[in-house]
Amino acid sequence: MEGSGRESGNALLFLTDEQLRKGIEAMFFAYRGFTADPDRILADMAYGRAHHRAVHFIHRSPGTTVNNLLAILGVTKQSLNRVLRALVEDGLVRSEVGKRDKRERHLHLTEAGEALERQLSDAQRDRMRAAYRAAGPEAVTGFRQVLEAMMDDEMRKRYDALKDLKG
Amino acid sequence: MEGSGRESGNALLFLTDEQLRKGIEAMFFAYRGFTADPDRILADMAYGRAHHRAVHFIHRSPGTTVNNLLAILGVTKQSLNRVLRALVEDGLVRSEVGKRDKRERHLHLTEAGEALERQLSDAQRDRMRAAYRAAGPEAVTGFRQVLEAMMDDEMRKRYDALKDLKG
DNA sequence: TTGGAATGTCAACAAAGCTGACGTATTATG
DNA sequence: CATAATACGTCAGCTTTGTTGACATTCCAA
Repeated sequence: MEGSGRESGNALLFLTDEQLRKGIEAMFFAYRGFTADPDRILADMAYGRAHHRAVHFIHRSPGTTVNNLLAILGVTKQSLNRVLRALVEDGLVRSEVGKRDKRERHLHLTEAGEALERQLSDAQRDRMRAAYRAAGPEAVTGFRQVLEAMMDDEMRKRYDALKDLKG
Repeated sequence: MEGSGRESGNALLFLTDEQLRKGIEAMFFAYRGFTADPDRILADMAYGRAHHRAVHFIHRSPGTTVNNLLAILGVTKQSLNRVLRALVEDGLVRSEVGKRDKRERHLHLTEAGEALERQLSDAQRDRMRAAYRAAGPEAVTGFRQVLEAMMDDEMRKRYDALKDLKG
């Protein structure tokens, strides 16, 4: 932008409003791409993005409780319950009463659930892989740094907690 | 997965399924942060994220037509119309008949509309700025590269078209 | 034994997307 | 000039995914 003249010559050119706006728009358009492939797959079934998220995080943390999942997804239990009920009824998710605390329900994917998870995350990973490959390893590091800095503290906690599981 | 050993030792460590999964989760949690501040502001009004997007892109491309906005946002005209009608009724957006082609409506923000846009994008930019500052200029370059590589071709066209306006 | 936590469920509602159908200007085209 | 296509608006109805509020059940722990 010609308006970069306002900041040109100093080392903070990447913090101009123009640069920030571009980042905002990049985020908007990229997120659409990010969800596009799973959305296409899910459209054929009776499922939506909410089911994808549940399946993803149950796969990620097998045996997680409903409450834990609630916190990660940031929705109400009523909203999640509707999704989980459908997944359990359709035999994609297994909900078993906790052994130590029988009030808790521990969630696992069934074989069918794992198959759906694989189908969805394969599609999403393919795009991510292509983007990573196109941008290169240094760009990927930067990408992750900015995203992590963009999270709320609460979300970063969830994100880090997940990272510690297997990462 | 412990299987990161599968790729360890070569230069493509950033393309392991683990790395990709982390990227996917980072994207998920970061997008929540990305929208959190405007959402909080909008919650007090009778508006939602859809109104924010409309206001953003009208501000970005003053005089844009309904059809153009439709293509950028990727929603149906019925869906956008509901949003635009509210914004026009509330005096935030001005819709004027085209001079060359009288079928078209050219959209502009009113003073009040600009004020709202500023309020929303200030909040969003503050977070983006903090993230950029924390991550540094090189990370920002990588961030943008990965995001752009993640877009659909169609979206990248829209994104680039916007970039050309003032960029 | 009693209070609170975890869970499930019912009802009602809202935001924001969708399809399909139709109307009305206006412009483009054969 | 007649007709087709375009741009826009609108009505009706539906879906997904979120929200509150209320209430029941189960069960751990003090």
